[in-house]
Formats: sequence, structure tokens, C-alpha cells
Amino acid sequence: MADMRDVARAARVSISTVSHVLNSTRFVSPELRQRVLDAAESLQYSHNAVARSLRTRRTQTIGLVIPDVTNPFYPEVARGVLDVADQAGYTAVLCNSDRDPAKEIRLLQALARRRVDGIILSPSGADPALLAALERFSTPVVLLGSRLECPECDVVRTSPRGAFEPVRHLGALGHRRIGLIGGAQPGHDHPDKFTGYAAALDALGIPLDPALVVAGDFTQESGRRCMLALLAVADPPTAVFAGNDLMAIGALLGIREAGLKAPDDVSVVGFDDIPQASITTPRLTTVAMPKYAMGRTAAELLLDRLDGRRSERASVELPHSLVIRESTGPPPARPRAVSTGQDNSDRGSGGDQAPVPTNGGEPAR
Amino acid sequence: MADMRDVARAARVSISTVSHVLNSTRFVSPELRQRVLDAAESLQYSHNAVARSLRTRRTQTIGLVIPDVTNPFYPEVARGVLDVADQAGYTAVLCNSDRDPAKEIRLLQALARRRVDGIILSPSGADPALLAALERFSTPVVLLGSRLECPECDVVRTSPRGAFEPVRHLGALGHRRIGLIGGAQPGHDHPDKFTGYAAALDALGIPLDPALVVAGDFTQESGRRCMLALLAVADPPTAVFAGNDLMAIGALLGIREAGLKAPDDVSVVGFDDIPQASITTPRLTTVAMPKYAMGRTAAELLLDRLDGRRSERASVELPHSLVIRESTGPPPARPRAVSTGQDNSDRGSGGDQAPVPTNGGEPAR
DNA sequence: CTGTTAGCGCTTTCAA
DNA sequence: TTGAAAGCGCTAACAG
Repeated sequence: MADMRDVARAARVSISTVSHVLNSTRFVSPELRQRVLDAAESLQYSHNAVARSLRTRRTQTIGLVIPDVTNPFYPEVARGVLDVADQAGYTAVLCNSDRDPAKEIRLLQALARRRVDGIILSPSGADPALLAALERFSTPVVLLGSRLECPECDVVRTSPRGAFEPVRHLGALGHRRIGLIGGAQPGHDHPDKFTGYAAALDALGIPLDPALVVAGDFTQESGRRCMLALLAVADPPTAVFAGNDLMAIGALLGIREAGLKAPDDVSVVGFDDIPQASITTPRLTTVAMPKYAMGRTAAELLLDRLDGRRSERASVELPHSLVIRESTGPPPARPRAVSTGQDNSDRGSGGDQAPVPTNGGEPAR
Repeated sequence: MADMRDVARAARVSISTVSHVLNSTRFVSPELRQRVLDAAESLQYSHNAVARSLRTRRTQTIGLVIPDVTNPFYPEVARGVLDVADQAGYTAVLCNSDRDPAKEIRLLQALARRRVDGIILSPSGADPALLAALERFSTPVVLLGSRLECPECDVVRTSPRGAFEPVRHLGALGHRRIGLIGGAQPGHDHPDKFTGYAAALDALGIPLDPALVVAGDFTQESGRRCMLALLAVADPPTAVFAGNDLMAIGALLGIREAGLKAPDDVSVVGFDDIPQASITTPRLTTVAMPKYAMGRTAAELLLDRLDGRRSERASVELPHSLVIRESTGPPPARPRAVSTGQDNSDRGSGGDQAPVPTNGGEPAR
């Protein structure tokens, strides 16, 4: 494959002239310039970015580390970062961490060896080892949707109120028995669903009943099981807030399975607003996270720093919004009645792993 | 940042010894070896992959070009390639082509400049310019789900029968008026939905009625509009095959909007089996594409070639499967009746852009 | 306005 | 068993 020397030779100019016309980095007479361009063209010259990177110490590449592309939350985030990266002439390396802190650290190091200019990381939790690795890390990092306290990192988050509003919405509808299908892994992302839930109950003057707080693992199946467990409680909830849409969809399934109907018997609110949320029956009321904007913003923050447009640490909080669809409504007239008249004595079966009450469940996607 | 010279100095050995112990590329006495390792450790040495790549002419990086990560078909594909890449010590650069052939070509060239070792491309169509670009391309390419005739490229496809079986299924259920919601862009992926549709009708002894073939653009909204258009036809279909699940979901919406019910009044089959397909009401009967396996296989093919385990051109066809859920059933007793008794005179409104009949619609994802 | 040249940090002969 | 040294292809002083 032709290199700059070949082009220089063919154009009868020096190699540095070639470099300069190709990079528009200093004035070159139109004549030589054209000769260079022609030579490059006819030799099918392909500018070697590896050599350039070695010389300039910049790869024009960023790393993007997310838990899993397959999780419906992330494609839009990725799209956001890819769009701004592409636009700015950067290329992005995508990695799945599978929520494994050890793998996260390995990936960060691998990216550093590849000399990516910067990294966008959506951390799976508040792992101390990760934090430590981040400290002695010279590559710029922006954290996405994490409450990790990294003094060097830029951060993009959403408001912790994201978990407050859906519960308040439920309260405003008249619900007093409101359950939470949260998560077990501590230390993950903002907003902290349990905290928001508790704060909202408090604001509504409803005492928190630990029996109504169960922990799932953010899969649809766990949502189903948790819902069934909540329905089996002595004085079951008339509404439920799930930590993410996948679990909320599972809850919808559980409700149907118990012979009940949403929202008539039980209201459900989710979180994230993934594509699935708008095609369930009933369509899911949920908190829409600004996924695409999160990705874009993270990338903008990173590139601003890389391209020297900023040097102080930045932290931006993006707005969420409660999108009210049909899975929420007023509580049934007789609060704890099985109002369909159907027998639902079989509820609680079907799930082998019983969900476990938790007092401080925190969200993970 | 410390480089090999620093490590060599600290360990009191030559640079080449450092290189050899770090790469296990020739025997080094345990003593020196340990000294090198210790020095590297204490200097926090990070092996510079850029310099290495310049020297070895291999980047251990592959490019992955897909239409759009946000399209629910692709995350699993991406996951497949990332998994095998990661496993083999490769890193992947992800790019969205937005189905723009010009952008596809730009991306290919950008990846080539970055000297990726190989590229996995899911082309948006049979663009001649793309094909030409592919011809004079020295980087190995594997094509994913395309019928593009590239003599140099490895290929992973699925069977064209994927579009035959769902229509046959509909026929077996007793349907005679079967519509197709296809696509307008010619030349995209295997299996060719129109061809399969036509072949299946032929096998069923049903004449093809052009009035029942409409073209969408593979979005949910277009599926809705197409469905409404089909219902407005003189002798409307009792079943519909949609070129992808998104349009099939739209069709379900259109059916409901017309005051009808699936599958009682109209059966619907989709294609792809995206996550959404299993949570609609009714759940969607569809053709499951081996998305993850497609990604894995493409990556395996590529890496086998890159790592010298193969040199002949390869082409593999992966199996699909018809997954029958609740959106398909026997046709209504009175074929063309509006059996719900509801008035559906408002059908056809709501969509501003009328779908257009097509005689040779071909699929795009 | 253009050319010469010294590296960027590594791998890999070739020699000892 | 180890080391010296020649590049990989490019950028950016520096010199003219």
C-alpha cells in the first residue's frame, strides 16, 4: 500500500509537503498542492492513522463501556455518543462490561493501552477497586448515570427526583398501598429508586411498609415474580413502582397471571421508557430517561475536554419526565378486593425463586 | 508515561529483552524476566498498542458497520461480534450507516485508514458504488445478511425460505386472502420477503393479488398505515405477513384502530423476533432470526481469516425458525365480515401518507 | 514557500 | 541467552 514517500516521489515534492497538503497545515502553492492531490489519488493513497497517532499521540478514538448493548436502555445512549463522535471525526470502540467490576477494570486498561483519547463509562456499581483504578488513570473519563464519586471525572446524571415523581403520581391518584419492585445491587445509578420511593411516601404521609418493598434483578422475569409476591402479601398494594420498565412489564404479566387487571386492580409505573413500554397492553406509565441526550452530552463533555475547549471538571444533570399512559389509574373502589370476581388463589406459584424484601434496594439498569 | 526504554533502564536490560518478556516471544532467563516484570509493574508501564500496531501492521481491531444500533434487530448482532472479538483479544469499532450507501463507503474508508484488521458490514442495499468500493478494498470484509455479490467477501446469511414459511403457515391455517406489508428499497437483505411470499402463495395455489401487496418503510408507523390501507381494499385480507416485527406491531395497532381484533379478524405474522414481539397483545407470531449467532458467526469467520486459520472464501447460512404465538389463527367464519359488529368506517384516516402498492418490494431491516 | 530530519514506541532481524 | 540497531509511516521543528 502506497505511503507518503510514494506520493511525494510521484508528485516530485518532499514528504513534508505531502503531509502539509493532506492536513492543510501550512500554505502550499496551488501547483504543488494539486500535484500532491493527484498523486495521492492515482496511487490510491490511504493516510495511515496508526502512524499519525504514534506521532501525534492522539488516536481520535474514544472508548464506550456500557453494561450490555442488548439491554434496551443502552442502544440509544450509544447512538448519542456515536453521533457526536462521528460528527467530530472520532471513532468509538464499544465494550460490554456485563456489570462485572473486574471486567470493567480490564476494559479500561485495554482501552488505555490502545491509547484511546478518552472514555465514556457507564459503571455497574460503586466498586472501590474501580474507583481506585479511575484515580490513577490518565485518560479522561466521563461517567454516565452513576453516583460514583470520582474527583477527576466529568459526569452526566439525571435527577434523583426521577424516582420521586412516579410514586407521587400514584399517591395523587389516590393510592395508599404502593409497592416497590426495586433492586438489590447497591451503589449503582442515579436516581436512587428506593430513596425516591421513601421520600415520596413520606411526602404523601404514607408510612413505609417493608412488606411492600421487594427486590428484583431488573429482568422481566424478576418483575413478574416480585409482582406475584406482592399480591400475596396480607394487604396487597393497589399500585406498584418498578425500578425499570423490564420489571414493570413483568409486573403487568404477573398481574394478568393472577387474574387481575391493570390498571383497574393494580396500577404499575416503570422507569426508563424503553421502546417496549409503549406497546404493552395497557401501555406503560413510566419515567422517560433522556437516553439519547445522555449519550450525546457525555460525548460532548468528553470531546470538549479532549479538544481543549474546557479543563474544569463538569457535571451535568439532564431532565427526565413522567410519561403517563394507561397502566396507572385510580385504585379500585374496594381497595383490597379481587374485583374481577375471578379466583386468584393460584397466585404466587410459577416463580421458584422468591423475591426478597429489601430495605435499601438501589437501582441498576 | 513510562515506555519500554524506561522499563529497560530500570531493569538494567536491553529494550529488546523487555519486549521479549512482555510478549513471551523468546526465552529470557528467569532472573532478567522477573526484573523486567518488576520494573514494568513499579513504573506502571502500559504497553503502547499504537506503536506496536505501526510495527506489526496489525491493530487487533475490527470494524462493525450496521444500519443503526437503535434498530432492535442489531444490538444482539453486535453483542455476538463483540463477544467473540473480546474473547480473541480484539476490540471493535462500531459505526452506524443509517442505510446511506455514501456513508457506508465513507465509513469503510475511515476504518481502512485506521487500519482495522477486518470489517463486518451489514449493508443497507445493493449499491453499485459500494460494491465497487468493496472490490478494490484490501481489508477483509464479511457481509452480514446481504445478498450483495462480493467475490472477495465472506458472507453470513439466513435462508430465503424465511419468508416462505410464515406465509405457508397462514395458508395452512386456512387463509386465502393474505396480504404482504413489504418494503420499497430493493436489493437489501436475505431472505427476500416478496419472493418468499409469492412462492408460498404459488405453492398454496393462491393467485397473487397485487392489491394485497403494499410497501412500508420498516417502521411501526408505516406498518400501521399499510394495515389500514389493506383493510380498505375491496376484498380485504384475513391475514398479513409483515416484512419485519416493527411493521407487524404497527399492523396490530392498525387492526385495533379499525375496530377489529387479531387474530380473530386478521392474523399477523412478523419477521425478526425482536424483544417487542413477545410482549404485544396478542403476542406476535414471527420468524426468529438467529441474530446473536449471526454476529458471532460473522466475527468467527473474520477472525479465522485474520488469524490465518482459513483463506478460501466462506459463506454460511444460519437457520431461522417460525415461532408461532397468538397473533395468528384461522380466518373468521365469514371471510370479509366486520365480525365485531362495530363500525369501522373511520379506517384509513390518521395516516397522511398513503402506502403504495408495490410489485417487487424487497426487505430492509 | 519548501525541504531535511529527528523522532513517536515498538518489534525483529542480525550479531555476539 | 542477550543486545544493537533498523525501521513501521507519519508530523513538526528547524533550516533555507
